[in-house]
Amino acid sequence: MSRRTRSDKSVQGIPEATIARLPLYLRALYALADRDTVSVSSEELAAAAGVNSAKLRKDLSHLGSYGTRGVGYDVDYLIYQVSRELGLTQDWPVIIIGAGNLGRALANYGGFATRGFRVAAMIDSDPQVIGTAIAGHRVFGADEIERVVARYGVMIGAITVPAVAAQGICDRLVAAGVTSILNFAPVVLTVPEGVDVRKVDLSIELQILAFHAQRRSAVKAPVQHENGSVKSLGPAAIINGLPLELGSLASEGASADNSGGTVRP
Amino acid sequence: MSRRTRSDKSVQGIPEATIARLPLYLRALYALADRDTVSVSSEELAAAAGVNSAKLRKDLSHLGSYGTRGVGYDVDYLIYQVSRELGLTQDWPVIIIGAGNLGRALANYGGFATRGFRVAAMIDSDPQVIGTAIAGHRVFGADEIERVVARYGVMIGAITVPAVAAQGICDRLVAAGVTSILNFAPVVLTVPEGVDVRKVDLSIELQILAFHAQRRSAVKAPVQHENGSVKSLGPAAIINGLPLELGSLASEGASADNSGGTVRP
DNA sequence: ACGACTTTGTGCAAACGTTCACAAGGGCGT
DNA sequence: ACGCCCTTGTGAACGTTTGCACAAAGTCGT
Repeated sequence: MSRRTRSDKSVQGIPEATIARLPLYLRALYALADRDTVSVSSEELAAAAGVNSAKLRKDLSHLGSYGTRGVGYDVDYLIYQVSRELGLTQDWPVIIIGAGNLGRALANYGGFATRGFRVAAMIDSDPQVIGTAIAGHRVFGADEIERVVARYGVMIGAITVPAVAAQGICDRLVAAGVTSILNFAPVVLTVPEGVDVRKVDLSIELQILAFHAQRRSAVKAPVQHENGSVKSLGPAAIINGLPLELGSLASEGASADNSGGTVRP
Repeated sequence: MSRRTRSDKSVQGIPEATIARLPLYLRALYALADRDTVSVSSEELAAAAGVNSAKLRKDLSHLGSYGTRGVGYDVDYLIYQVSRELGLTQDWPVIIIGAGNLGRALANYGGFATRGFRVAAMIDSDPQVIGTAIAGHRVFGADEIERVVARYGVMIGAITVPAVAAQGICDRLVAAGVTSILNFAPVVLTVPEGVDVRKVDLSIELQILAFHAQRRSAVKAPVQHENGSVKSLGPAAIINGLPLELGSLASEGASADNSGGTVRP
C-alpha cells in the first residue's frame, strides 16, 4: 500500500497548514537522530514539535503511510520522506539582497545552509560593502543580480533591503527568473501570478504580542493561581501586577520622534 | 453610535486570524496618512493591504462600526481605533536578548520603535559587547536581565540567541515576569501557561518556499499562458520554463541520491 | 426634499483546519 | 501459532475562516 503512490493523495493535495508544519517535524526529527534515536511514536514526536499527536499523524498521513502500527516511525526514514516532500533532497541556491544586519544574520544563520539551502551570493548597493565577503560569501553590486541568478540557477531570493527599495528589487528578481521570494521588508509586494512570496515581519509579530499582552493586563489580575507551575517563577515575577507606567526610561529623547516623521494621531 | 461599546463584540471575541491582519491594515493606513489621504474605501484599503475587501470589512467590523456607508473610513480615526485595539496607544518596552546580527537588526529596525515599542535594553553574554551601545541602546550582561525587566516593567522579550541557549533565557525571562516572547531561535520553547510565545523562523519559511518551488518545477511547464501580465516580465524571465535542472550546480548526481544516506524505500 | 448612487456591515454557506475516538494492523511474549 | 497490547491511520464531528451577495444606511446632485 505504501508504494510511491504518486497518485493516491500526494497528487497535488497537501494542505498548506500541513506544509507549514513539516519543517517543524523535520527539525524535531533531526534532534532525535542526533541523539541516535531510531524510532519515535507520534506522541513523542508531537511533543518535541509542540503539536497535538492526532494532528501530527494526520499531517504525516498526507505524505503516505510511513509508520509502523504498534511501533512508531523510523526516524531516518521519516527524515528522508519529509525532506523529499519539502524538496530538500536537492540544493537550493539562494540570493540575498541587502547586506545589512538582517542580510548578515541570514547569511550567518547556521540552520540555513544546514540542509537544502546555500547562499549563491549577496547583493548590496553600498560601494563600501561590495567586494567584501560576509560569512564567506562575496558581496556583489545590484547590477549583478541578473547575472548571479542566471549563473547559479537561483530560484529563491531573500529581500532584506529598506522598505522603499523592496518592490524595485522584487521586480528585478522576478524579471531575472526568481519565482520564490522571502520578503523581510515591511511592505506588501506585488508580483505576477506564478511567483510565490512569503513575508517575515518583525513588527507584525510584536504587534500581535502587544495585543495579547494588553488583553492579559486588561483583564486585571484574574489571579492565575491554578497550576502549581507558578513556583517556577522567581520572586520578581510577582511584583508584576505591573504598577509601573513604564515612564522610567526617560532620559532618552529618542522615543518620541525619529526620522520617519510620519505620525498623526 | 460608535461610542466605545466595550460590550458589543469586543467583549473578548476577536478572531486570531483578524488580529494577525490588523497590523497589516495599520501599516497601509499609515502609508495613506503619509500621502494625506483623508478617507479610504474598504476596496482601496484592502488592495493596499493585499487582502480581499469583504475580509477587511468583516475584520474591521469586529472592532466596531467605524466606517461611513457610502463613503468609507476616515483614515486617522481608523488608525486610532486599530492602534487602540492592538494596544499600541501605550508604549511597550522590549528587551532584546542577544546582540548578534539578528538582535542588531531588530534594534535598528526602523518600524520597530515607530509606534508602540521601544527597546528598553539589549543583553549579551560577550564581554566585548557588554557596555557598548547598539543603535543607541546600552548592552548589558545576562545577569542584568532581572533588573532590567523589573526596572522598566518589560513585558515583551525578543530572543535572538543561539538555539541551545534559548530555553534557558526564556526561563529567566518568564521568571523575571515577562509574559510575551518573540523567539527567533529555531527551537520549540516550553513556557508555563499564561505566557505567550510567537516564533519567527527563517528556515521554516525557506523550506515552505522550497516546497512550492519544487512543486512548480515538478509540474513541468504547464505552460502558464493565461494572463497577459506576463508582459511585465523582463526578457530573462521567459527563459524560465526552467530548463535548468539546477544541475549547473552540478557535481551532484542530484536528483536520485544525496548524501543523507538515510534512504530506504 | 428626494431619489439615485455608493459603500458599509453582516447572514449564510462553503471551504478549510482541528480534534476525537476507534477500527485496522503489526509486533511480541508465551 | 495465537492472542494481547500498542500505535498508526482515518472517518466523523466540531470549530474557524473565507467569500458571496445583499439589505441597511449614508452622501450628493438636482
